[in-house]
Amino acid sequence: MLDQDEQSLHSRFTDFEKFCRKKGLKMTHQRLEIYRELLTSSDHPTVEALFLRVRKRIPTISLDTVYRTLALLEEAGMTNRIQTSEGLTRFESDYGVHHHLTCKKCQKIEDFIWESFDTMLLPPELEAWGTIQTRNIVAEGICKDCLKKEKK
Amino acid sequence: MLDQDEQSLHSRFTDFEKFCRKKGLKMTHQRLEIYRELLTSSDHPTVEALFLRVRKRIPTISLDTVYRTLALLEEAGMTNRIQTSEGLTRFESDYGVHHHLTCKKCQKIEDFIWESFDTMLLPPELEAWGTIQTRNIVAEGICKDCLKKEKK
DNA sequence: GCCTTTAATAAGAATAATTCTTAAATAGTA
DNA sequence: TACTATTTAAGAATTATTCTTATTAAAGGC
Repeated sequence: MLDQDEQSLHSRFTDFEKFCRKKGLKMTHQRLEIYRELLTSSDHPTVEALFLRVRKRIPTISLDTVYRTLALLEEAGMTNRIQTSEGLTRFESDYGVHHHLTCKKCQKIEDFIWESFDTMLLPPELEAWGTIQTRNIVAEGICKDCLKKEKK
Repeated sequence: MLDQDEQSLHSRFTDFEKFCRKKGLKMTHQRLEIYRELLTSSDHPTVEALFLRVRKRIPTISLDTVYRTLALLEEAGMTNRIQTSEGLTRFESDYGVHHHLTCKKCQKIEDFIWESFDTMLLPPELEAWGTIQTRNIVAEGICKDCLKKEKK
C-alpha cells in the first residue's frame, strides 16, 4: 500500500513535468514545491496554510505565487477548489471521483467514495438542461470528536 | 398551481412574523422586504443583487443590513447559503430538499430534485464518522444555451 | 396615541481574501 | 554562455464582508 502510494506520487511528479512541457510552461522550483505540498496534504488546506507550509522550504515565496500556481493547476485539472460553507477556499489534489463530508463544528473535511452513487443514472429530466460533467455530494453533520465535546 | 404558490408564500410571511416574535426580534420593514425579495427570487441571487433589488423599494437600505439579515435568516434555517465555484456567495430561500446544477460557462444555477437519491442509504462506513445531517449534490456542466453559443 | 427602552439601521471605516502592477530574477533554448 | 520570454516577489489595488458608532424606529407599557 505504501509502495503503491509512493509509486503513484512519483508518477504524478513525472506527469507534472510532462504537463509543463506540453503547455510550454516553465518548471519552476516554486511550482514543483507547491504541487508536491498539495499532493502530500490530505487535509484540504487553504491557500494561506499551503503558503506557510511551502515557505518552510522556500522562505522567499510569495502568497501571490501560491494563488497563481493553484489557479494554473486547477485549470489543468490537477487540483480541485473546494468552496466551504465557512466561505474559505480550500484545495485538494485531484485523485479521482470522491465526495466530501464536512463537520459543521470544526469545519474538518473528510473524503469518501460511493460508487453506487457514481454509477447511478441521473434523473432523465436533467438531459434537457445540457451536458452534465461532474456530480459531487457535499454532506454535512457533526463529527465524532465534536459530538464527544458537546456531551461534556 | 399559482394559487398554491401564493398560498404558501403568504403562509411563509406569517411564519416570518411568528419567527421574529418567538426569537424576540423586531419585525422591521427592511427584514420583511429582504425576506420577501428572496422568497420571490428563483435565481439564487448574490448579496449585491439582492441589495439592488430591495433598494428599489427601500432606497436608503444599506448593504450591511442585507448581510446582517441574510445571516439572521440563515441561522434560523429560512435561507441557504450557496458557495459557488466562482467564489461568490449566493442565497436561496429554504424550501425543502433539492440539489444544484451549475453551468460552468454562465454560472447559472438551477435546482433539481432527486428523491431516489434522497432516500438512498449512505455507505455504512460513514456511520463511524459522526452524525450526518444533510447531503446535497452539486452537479456541473454546460447548459443548453451555452452549448448553442459554442457551436456558433 | 405617546413615552421609554432596547434593538436595528445607515454610513462609512476596518478587515480579509484575492488580484494586479512592475521591476528583478530565472528557466528554457540557441 | 547569452538571450528572450516567463515567472517571481513585493507591495499596491480591488472586492467582499464585517465592525463601529451615532441615529432611528419597533414593541410594550402607560
